[in-house]
Parts: sequence; structure tokens; C-alpha cells
Amino acid sequence: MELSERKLKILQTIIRTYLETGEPVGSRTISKDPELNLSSATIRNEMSDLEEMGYIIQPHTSAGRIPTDKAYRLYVDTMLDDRTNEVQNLKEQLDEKAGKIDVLLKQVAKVLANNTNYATMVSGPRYQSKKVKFIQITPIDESSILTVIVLDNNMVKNQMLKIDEPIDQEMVVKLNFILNTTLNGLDVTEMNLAIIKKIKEQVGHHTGVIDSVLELIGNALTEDDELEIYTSGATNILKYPELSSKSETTELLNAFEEKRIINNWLETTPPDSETHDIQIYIGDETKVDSMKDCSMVTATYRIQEGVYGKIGIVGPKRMDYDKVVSTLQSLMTQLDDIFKND
Amino acid sequence: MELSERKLKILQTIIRTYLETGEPVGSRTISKDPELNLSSATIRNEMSDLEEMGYIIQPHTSAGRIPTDKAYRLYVDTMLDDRTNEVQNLKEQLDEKAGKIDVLLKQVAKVLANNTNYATMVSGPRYQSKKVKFIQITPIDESSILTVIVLDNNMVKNQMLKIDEPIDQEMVVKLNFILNTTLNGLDVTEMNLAIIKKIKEQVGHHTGVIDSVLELIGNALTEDDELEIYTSGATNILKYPELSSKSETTELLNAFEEKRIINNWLETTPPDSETHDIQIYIGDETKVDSMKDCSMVTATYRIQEGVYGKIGIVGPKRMDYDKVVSTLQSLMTQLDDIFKND
DNA sequence: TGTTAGCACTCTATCAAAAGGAGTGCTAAC
DNA sequence: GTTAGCACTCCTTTTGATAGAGTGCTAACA
Repeated sequence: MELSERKLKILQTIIRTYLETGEPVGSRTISKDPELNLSSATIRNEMSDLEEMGYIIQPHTSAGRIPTDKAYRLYVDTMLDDRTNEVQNLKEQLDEKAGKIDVLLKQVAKVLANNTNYATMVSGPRYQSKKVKFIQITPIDESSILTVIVLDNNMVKNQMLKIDEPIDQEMVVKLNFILNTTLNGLDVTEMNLAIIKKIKEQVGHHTGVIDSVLELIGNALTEDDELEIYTSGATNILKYPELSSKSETTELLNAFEEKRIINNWLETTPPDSETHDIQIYIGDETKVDSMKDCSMVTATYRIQEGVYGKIGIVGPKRMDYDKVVSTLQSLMTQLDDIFKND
Repeated sequence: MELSERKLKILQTIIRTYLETGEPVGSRTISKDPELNLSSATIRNEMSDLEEMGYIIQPHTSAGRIPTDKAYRLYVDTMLDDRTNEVQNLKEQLDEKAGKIDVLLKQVAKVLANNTNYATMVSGPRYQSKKVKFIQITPIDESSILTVIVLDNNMVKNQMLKIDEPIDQEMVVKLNFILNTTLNGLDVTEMNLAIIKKIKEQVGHHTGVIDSVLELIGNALTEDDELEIYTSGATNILKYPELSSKSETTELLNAFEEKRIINNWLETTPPDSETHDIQIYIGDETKVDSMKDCSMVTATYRIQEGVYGKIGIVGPKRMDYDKVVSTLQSLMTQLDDIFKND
């Protein structure tokens, strides 16, 4: 059977109505639509076909129909309105003074949650292949030195280090010089035993300190960027009756609290290589069990080449896809602006 | 009327039973207690008295009795068992390698939530009256310098700074020398205009850079320590039927997500000056509206004099106070150990 | 041939009444 | 002072009846 124009229209109406109400949609409701002008009986015939084709199902005999994942998929793929974006200026809601990127992202999550009434999560930017740009160790007092490492993406890591024997000023200068000349521009794979041996030979003693410093550098380069995930509005999920009753919802809320799970999700999902920036996952497509009754819309933002992060919105399947997509799109361009000005 | 020994015993049994089951407790249930060996009729008389005295209430005629806040108060004040602490070694559950304090505290929250099945929150340590211990600026490339500030509590702050004109090496050494000699040991109130003027006179030019650096220092000293709150197990709250149905619970979950609210709470609650380290708030005593059906147990940890943070557990009123208090107590001593070894 | 009206049927949601259960308060006896 | 017994209350659960919504099918219509 083929999806006739009319079937499509009816399906669209069913989906739209269901998105609004969350209740199964019956043939009479549809028949009232002035655009179609068909009797409920005709609609019933068509609905019967649509059901056979797997686009809608009845929760039970004598209930209206509700869209299946397949229908949602069709809807978001082909029926989304290019509606005129009268989305509020999100930028205004972002505190312009937010100098630090983490504060900004936290705000993004919050603004999105407030605007959409769904749960949102934002992952911090992930830097790939980090290299050492600058190293400096500085004695602070007799028993501790401060190690500062600047990476090529201008991230700065620092840590205090306890030492057993004091290091004199001259030694510090020598150490800094050797470390910088030897390690500058290397990534973690290039710091092999040969190089380490070379450093130790040049310095002569204080090998314990060198080991500690090298360990710090290793951590700085491999560290998981502290899996920074900002979430907001997780409790919005409880606003949708079809979700709030489910047992999976507790699990889902948990996932939002234990950001690690979400992090995994973002990790395993490839940076949707230059396809389209906005991706929609419906039900099982999310591959997350506790989200099987939810939909998820994600967008990828890019700060520079290779530096990207994700923004995700989780809600019921009957999500207002139109609004979510356009809000996200608008937000992405505004973020672009902000990053470009930096 | 006075609380006789027997009344106390009966009340205790009622509370214990209710803590376990969450269901109203009837006279028959109590009469089965081998320790009391009284008929249900006798119990009924006593219960009637207890009700009159405000320790228990009936949710409706012909239901069992449930303890009031007053009864809980009495219970935690006088009846808590000094039960032999067979609490698991929490320390083992804390990853010893957790070098950084924020990782440690995050773990503390999680371990507590897992052990108690309640929601937990941990506030990061708050440092009072911070002073400058060490300042260093370092040129990274032509247009940026790195500023590192070490505070007297050994916290390290750093930030990149864009500059218009390059600074030569000699100038950097001079700047560092002047900044350190002038500002070392000062807190934010002591950095007045006179001192700033003195610095600028000594350096001669580059006043723009100095302004920026001083601003950073100011921020580092006054910054709100990023109101670090770690929460865990918020969804545990949903495990208790008497809470999960309430509308306040969504609000409470929200409070856990928006950590700010909790932060406020911790802020306004004084660092319970050397009283007892563990405090119990029942119902309205929490002063938080969304917690009026909950109880909260908090403990204060101290890293050094004047450096403290709080650990809190939120659960239903029928919380296992015994366990929570002893777990917290055990955790506090173990944290003490960890901090002392530092 | 596509559309529609009509009707029987199914299932759910809702309400009221009934039954069962738990618990109390009171009284009288021990 | 304690307890057994009983009437009473109120909640919870079950049951049955009813109304409503929606469907599928058939027959009539254009």
C-alpha cells in the first residue's frame, strides 16, 4: 500500500493532535478538521490502513490511535514546518558577562530547559590531540612546588607537588628550560622512554621530582576533560503524565544526576560528521534503555576545528519537534556568534 | 500527664515500627511485642494518652497511629541507640587516589547515598579570609600572558590574559618581583589605592597589564568559591511512597538539581559553632518548604580552623536515624583522618 | 468506485454500593 | 490496673452497572 496524499494529511493531523493532547486520537476528532472535510467513517477506513502500515496503533480496542515511532520518524523527516522563527532572542537571556565557557554552557542548559520545558544537557567542549605548549615549575615554599602546564588549546592545568628536599633557584631555571625545550609541542604518545631518559640525564638528579612532573603532564594530556556535563530541568520530565508514571523515569532522572551515563552516550555517538547539525532520536533510536519512551534532539556546536560539544534535549515522544528544532537552530547560530567574537 | 516508663517504651515501639513499615501502627501490632507483653486494650489506653500529649496522631478514625514531629524529636534526642558501629569501612569505598578534594567530596556524596538510600549533598570547603601567597605572570606568546595566583590556603587560580604590546623578559622578572614583594600576605581589604599607586610607580609603564592582573587577584580573593555542591541519590527520594506522590517532591528534586537553593540553605545555617557536629532537622525545622515532609541530618567537617563544609542527608521523616547518624559519625572521623594525612 | 450513515460491539473510565478489615473507645468483669 | 468483648467508624477493595468513546462492518448513496 502507498501513502497517499490524503493518508499523509490524516497522519499529520493525528500526530499534531497527539503532540498537543497526549491522548489517543479518534476518527471523529480528525473528521472535524476543516482542511480535510471527511466523515469519521472515511477517516476510520484510512486509519485502518495506516494502522496496517505501522504508522499508528491502538492502545486497546476502542481507543483512538496514537502514532508509532515510525510515524514520528516520518514526521520529523518530512513534515516539519519551516516555520518562521519567532524564537525569542536567547542571546539576551545569556548573561553576556559570562566570561568562562563553563558558566556559559551552564546557562545554555538552563535557558533551553526554561524555553522548551524539557530536560536538557550540554557537554563541554572536547579537545582532541592535546599538546604541551608551556611548562613551568615554581617553588612555593620549602616542601612544595607548583607545576603549571599550558596546553596548545590554551587550557591551563596546575597542581601543587610535595617535595622531600628543597630545590635551589638555579636548578629550577635549568629544569624549566630542559622541560620546555624537550617537551614543547609533543602529545602524550610522543613522550616515550627515550625522551624521559634524555631529560633525566640532562638534569642529573632530582629524578623524583621529574617523575612527578611527568606524571602530571601525562594526566593533563589524557585527562578526560573532567566529563563536564551540565544539565537542567530534569524534573521537567515529570510534567508529562505518560512518563511520570513509568518506572523508567526514575532511572532516567538518575541518569541525569549521574552525568556519567549521559557522557557515555555522547561519547559513543560520533560527532555526526558534517551531516546535519541537528539529530533526532526517537524511542529506541536513543539506544538508551531508560529513554525508550522518550525522544532526544541533539545539536553539535563547534568552537574551532576539532573542538566540539553537544547540546541535547530529552522529552516525551510527543515532543514539540518544531519548536525544539528551531530553538536549537537559533541557539546554535547565536553560540557561533559568541565564539567568533572571542 | 507524665511520660511514664511504659509510655516511653510504647512510643518507641510505635516509632520503630513506623520507621520500618511506613504504615500507621495499630494497638494489636504493639501488643505482640514480647518485651511489653500487654494486651491491645491496655496499649489502646496508653496510646490514647500519647495522642493527647501530642506524640502520635491518627490519620483518620480507625487507623493506626503515626508519630508526630514531636515524637521524632524526642526519639532522636533521647532514644537513639548507641549501637555498636558495624558501619562498613567507608574509607575503603573512597578511592584513595582521589587527590583532588572535589573528586573526594563527590565520592563522599555518592558513597553516602548508596549506603543510606537517601539523598545526599556535600558542600565544598569554604575558605574565609584568603590572602595572596604567590603571584607569577609568564609570557606565553606575543599576545598573551599567563597569570598564576596561589592563595594562602594553597588554592591555585590561573587565567590567560590578552595583552596589546609584548613584554620583554626583564620586565616580567621585575613585575613578578614587585607584585610579590608588595602584595604577599595581603587580603583583599588591604589592597588599597595607595598600594596600587605604589606598584604602578615602581613598574613605570605597562599599567594596563597591572590593572588586569590586580583585577584577577581581586576576583581570586573574593570569588564565591564557585558554590560547589555535590549531590547524589536525589532519586532515592522517590523510593518512599509517602514522598513520591507529593507535589513538593518535584520541587525538592528540583532543589537538588538547582544546587543554588541548597547552597542558600547551607549558607544561612550557621556553622553550628562548636556544638555537636551532627544536627537533625525534622519537618518544618528544616525551614525549607519543599522539605516539610522530610527530615534532614547534617554534619560539619573541618579541614582546618575556619575551613569547613557540610554534609547533609535528606530523607523521609521515618528515616533510619540510627543508621544515618552513625554512618555520618563514622564518615566524619574517616574524613578527619584523610585530611590529617595531607 | 469512493464516500457516508447506521448499527452492533468492545473496551475503558467512573461511580455507587457492598463487603471486608483494621482499629478504636467504651464498658464490665477480673 | 488489666483485659475481654462488643459496637462503631472509617478505609480499602471488590463488584456491578452505566455512560462514553471509538471501532469495524455493512448497506446505501452519488
